[in-house]
Amino acid sequence: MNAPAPMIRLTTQRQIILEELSKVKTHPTASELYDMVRKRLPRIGLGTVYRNLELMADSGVILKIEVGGTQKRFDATTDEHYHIRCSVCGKVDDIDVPVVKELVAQAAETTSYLIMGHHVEFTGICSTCQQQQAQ
Amino acid sequence: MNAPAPMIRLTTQRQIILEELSKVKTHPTASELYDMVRKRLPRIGLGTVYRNLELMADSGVILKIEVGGTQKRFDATTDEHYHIRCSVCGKVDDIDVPVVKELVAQAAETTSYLIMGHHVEFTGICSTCQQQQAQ
DNA sequence: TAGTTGATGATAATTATTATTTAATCTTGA
DNA sequence: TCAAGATTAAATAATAATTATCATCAACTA
Repeated sequence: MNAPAPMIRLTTQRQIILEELSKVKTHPTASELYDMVRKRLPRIGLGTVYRNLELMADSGVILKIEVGGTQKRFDATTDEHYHIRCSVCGKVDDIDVPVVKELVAQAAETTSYLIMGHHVEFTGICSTCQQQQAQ
Repeated sequence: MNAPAPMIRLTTQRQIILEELSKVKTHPTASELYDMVRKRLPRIGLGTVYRNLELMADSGVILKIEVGGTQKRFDATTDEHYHIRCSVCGKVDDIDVPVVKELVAQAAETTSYLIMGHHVEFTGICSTCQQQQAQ
């Protein structure tokens, strides 16, 4: 007797949420994603977006990135990489800086925490906001 | 004619908020700090704590650390250093890992953002939570 | 000392998220 | 195919964290 596999159904809503998230290189918040998905599924509820993002993050299909700013953001790419956040508009992008694996080892030496991982977040001003400030 | 210096008054509330924040090595949230400050100033308002933390962070007296987790946290130490957050209880501590200055240079090469800084956040389980889980 | 400005405390409003409820949809076995 | 049961969705309510508003009070200035 196997534990009754909880078996997650691939519903239209889930499929489209995942598709829309995979489309973009930035990392939308739940409500940004809600706006994107609504263009294809106008009757979807915001709760559905939240619930399914949370579900997919728990099962490892997507990444929940809790970086600076007040809102959680989501990422369809799950390999380890770093992010940069615009301090003006709050947008979050991937940044192509090699992951520094040694950091975790270094940290382990100086702390009583059991280390699970690390994340680097750069802050800066994106090109759009730079142009707007230059005016 | 100098621009009229906005002159920030050092009120009792501000003084005590800063004192309490400086006392601890962890990085309290606004409402944790509110509880601490209330022991000395029982009639202080939560809004005052929020307002002044924000003010002091803007003027560089303290550091606002917006890392993972839902709440903002504050730090009386403003020199550059990294943090570790317990994924069980949410507590945030300093961690004594040397700052990797090269990261900013590396990032600058691969992005169109104007880079302002970076921050490393480790996640792990603090010793208290480790013991509780072991039971 | 009167008037102006800035700060506080109380409270209301907002924002982001999570939980609950009800209804719809899918799955499976008779 | 149909009914029973499970899963999901949408709508809505509830909660948590933060920010805004505002009447009042205190501090500084002319």
